[in-house]
Amino acid sequence: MRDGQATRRRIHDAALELFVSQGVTETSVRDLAQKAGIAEGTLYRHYASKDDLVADLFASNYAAFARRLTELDRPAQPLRQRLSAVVTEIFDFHDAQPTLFRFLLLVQHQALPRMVDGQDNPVTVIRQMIEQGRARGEIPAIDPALATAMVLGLILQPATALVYGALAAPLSSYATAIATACWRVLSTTETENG
Amino acid sequence: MRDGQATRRRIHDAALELFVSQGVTETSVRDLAQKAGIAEGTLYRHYASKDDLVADLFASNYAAFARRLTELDRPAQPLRQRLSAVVTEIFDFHDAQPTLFRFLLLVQHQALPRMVDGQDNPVTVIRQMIEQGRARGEIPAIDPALATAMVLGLILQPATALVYGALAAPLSSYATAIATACWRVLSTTETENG
Amino acid sequence: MRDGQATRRRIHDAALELFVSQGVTETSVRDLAQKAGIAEGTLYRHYASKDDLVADLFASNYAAFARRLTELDRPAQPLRQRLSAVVTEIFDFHDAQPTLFRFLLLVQHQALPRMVDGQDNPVTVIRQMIEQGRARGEIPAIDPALATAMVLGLILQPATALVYGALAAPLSSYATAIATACWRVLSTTETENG
Amino acid sequence: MRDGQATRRRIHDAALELFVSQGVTETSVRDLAQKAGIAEGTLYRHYASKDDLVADLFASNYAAFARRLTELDRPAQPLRQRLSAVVTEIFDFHDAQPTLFRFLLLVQHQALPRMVDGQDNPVTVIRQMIEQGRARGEIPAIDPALATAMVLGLILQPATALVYGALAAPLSSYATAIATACWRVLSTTETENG
DNA sequence: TATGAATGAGCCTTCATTCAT
DNA sequence: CATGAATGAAGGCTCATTCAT
Repeated sequence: MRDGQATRRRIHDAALELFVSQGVTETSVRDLAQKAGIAEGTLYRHYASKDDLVADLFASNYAAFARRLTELDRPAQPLRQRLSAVVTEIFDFHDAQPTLFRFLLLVQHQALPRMVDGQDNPVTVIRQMIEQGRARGEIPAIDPALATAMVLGLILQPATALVYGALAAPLSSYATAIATACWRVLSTTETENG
Repeated sequence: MRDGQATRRRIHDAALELFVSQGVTETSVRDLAQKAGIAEGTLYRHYASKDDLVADLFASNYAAFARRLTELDRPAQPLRQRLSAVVTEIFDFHDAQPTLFRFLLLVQHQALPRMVDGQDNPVTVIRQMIEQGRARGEIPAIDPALATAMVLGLILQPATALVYGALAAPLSSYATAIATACWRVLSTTETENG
Repeated sequence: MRDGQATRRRIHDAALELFVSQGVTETSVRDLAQKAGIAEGTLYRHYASKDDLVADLFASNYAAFARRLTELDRPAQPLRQRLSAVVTEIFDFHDAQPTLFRFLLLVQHQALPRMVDGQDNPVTVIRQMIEQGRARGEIPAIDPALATAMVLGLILQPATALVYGALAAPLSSYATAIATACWRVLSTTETENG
Repeated sequence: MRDGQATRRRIHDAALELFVSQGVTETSVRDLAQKAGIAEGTLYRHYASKDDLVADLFASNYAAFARRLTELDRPAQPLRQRLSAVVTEIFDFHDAQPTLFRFLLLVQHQALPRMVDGQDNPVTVIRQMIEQGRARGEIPAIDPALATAMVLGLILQPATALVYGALAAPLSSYATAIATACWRVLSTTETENG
């Protein structure tokens, strides 16, 4: 008998790897078992179903990541610093666990609607940060949803570019440039460019 | 007996709709046939396989879109205007054919590697635009790959936000704001913010 | 392409045969397909599931049999004749389609609760016959439920005995003896034997 | 560490309960272990296999019951009394251990063929009783196999009716009525009813 | 060209059984 | 003796694809 915890970790790792590289639906339980070095039936002693494996993988890691983001945030600081810290944290997370990062990105659209709409959501963290900055007058009036989307785009698209080889690793080497870009986008009203 | 061309169009439309709403793998040929109002076998009269349908759907539309982007671009104009035109064109395309737009976004990562790395690529169009602007001294020194990724993020993430209801349609109403943001990001070096 | 109706009949026949000889759960879809000379997937073009096959097999034949029993019954006749006719009909049915007969016997306990409690039920037919005979004073006072159970036992147990080789076929050769036994049981009160 | 004998009894009881309520094939070893409050592997410490459990459950109880029936029988008595005693014994057994009774009924068709065709068989006991009565001239000429089947039907069908709620418990309250019915069926030739 | 029944490989899952602890 | 994680064969079912009509 192998250590149960170790088996679970093997499944965890194999699943992230395969889900990211082939897609969730495209990865069969056979694939998973083979990669994890276990029998097919063994998976079901650790997860109720393949769907459950996906959901669990997402829920536990997504929430944990959001929590880290929240805990690290210092609301007392100026928005610019807070943005920098968030970008750095996200990029460090990416560089430390790129496969996990991509998995969360990959399944968030399918998995997110099923989760309770709680606080532990990275997107919400960013949006609230922006709204607070606006309330404090640190940035001019702006649609908070649009602002959030733009900041998110500035953060996530480089991560995607890295996957496809357009950008060189590590992602954290772009943190300063991107934090600056975020700040530029938020701190300037469009009208002043007319 | 239906007009062959019409049948093909029915398949085309049904496929986009289903692929976008359920995913490609998650959509069966049976689903496709039902939605298109044809028999399962009929699909194979028009496409060699389901994969071929996906590839054809992507290749024809992606290339056509890239071509429109290229043709519309006026290299003689200043970068800022060219960027605005591109953003407007992309957003207009999105608003005119949102399902097609989302399909291209959805499958580009799977389908792109299989295509010949030709010119007809929207991403390449944007990158070359940026490189030309840099060569002409319109913007400060910047990693063109990073710049491309950031501009892409500013354009695509709002489109995604709209899908999930975070942003109100039409996307084109955000064109000015986003074009401005792109320009801000490109026209400012990070060093000047130290 | 084989005639669809013929395929359905092949499945029907193979299913009865295997279900009766091995049991329903013990018969796999693979077994069914092999015996019917079709592919596994083909079964699902004719029945939604294995369960559906069982339910359909039961429902259609059980109701049809009950209807024949009902139609053949002549309420104007004396109970003794009616009983004889029922026994004869049941035994003729058994001899004509022994496998179907045994299948109905086999699954009735699982399948019956799921059916609407309508009129088309052989057991109900017999019970009502007995209750009418009692109401007309043809037989002495008796618990109708007990009487029905006893008559049923006299009819079905010989059928079972035949399956196990204890009794020689055809079952119809015992019709007179058993009809007589039914009548004896019904027409005599227990008190008169004290 | 539990007392081995007690564990065996727990398995025994859980198995009867589940086999009767869900069927043998439909009951998994996991179900068994859960209901018995033991680990799955523990079952194999007491029985070689699930099949062995079923066989053992049947063989020991079936033989024991047949033995009680045999021992209780008084061949010197008239058939009518002997029949009454058998019916009473069977019904008392049913009322005392209804689950066991139903289990024996349930699996007898599958289990019986595998047993050595010995003496310890309730059906054989009844048949020999009838054959002896006939040999002594207590009842008119009759096919002993048919007679056995009819008596069996009169006994078992009411038991079945009770399971499905058609008859009220206890079964022993019907013993006299059914013993009388058995006697009526055996003691009357069909010809006398012409 | 269009049809849809037929195919059989492959999917996810459950099962009886084994064995290291 | 008891445990329960691990096994892998087998189960029911779905799928993309073929082909006779």
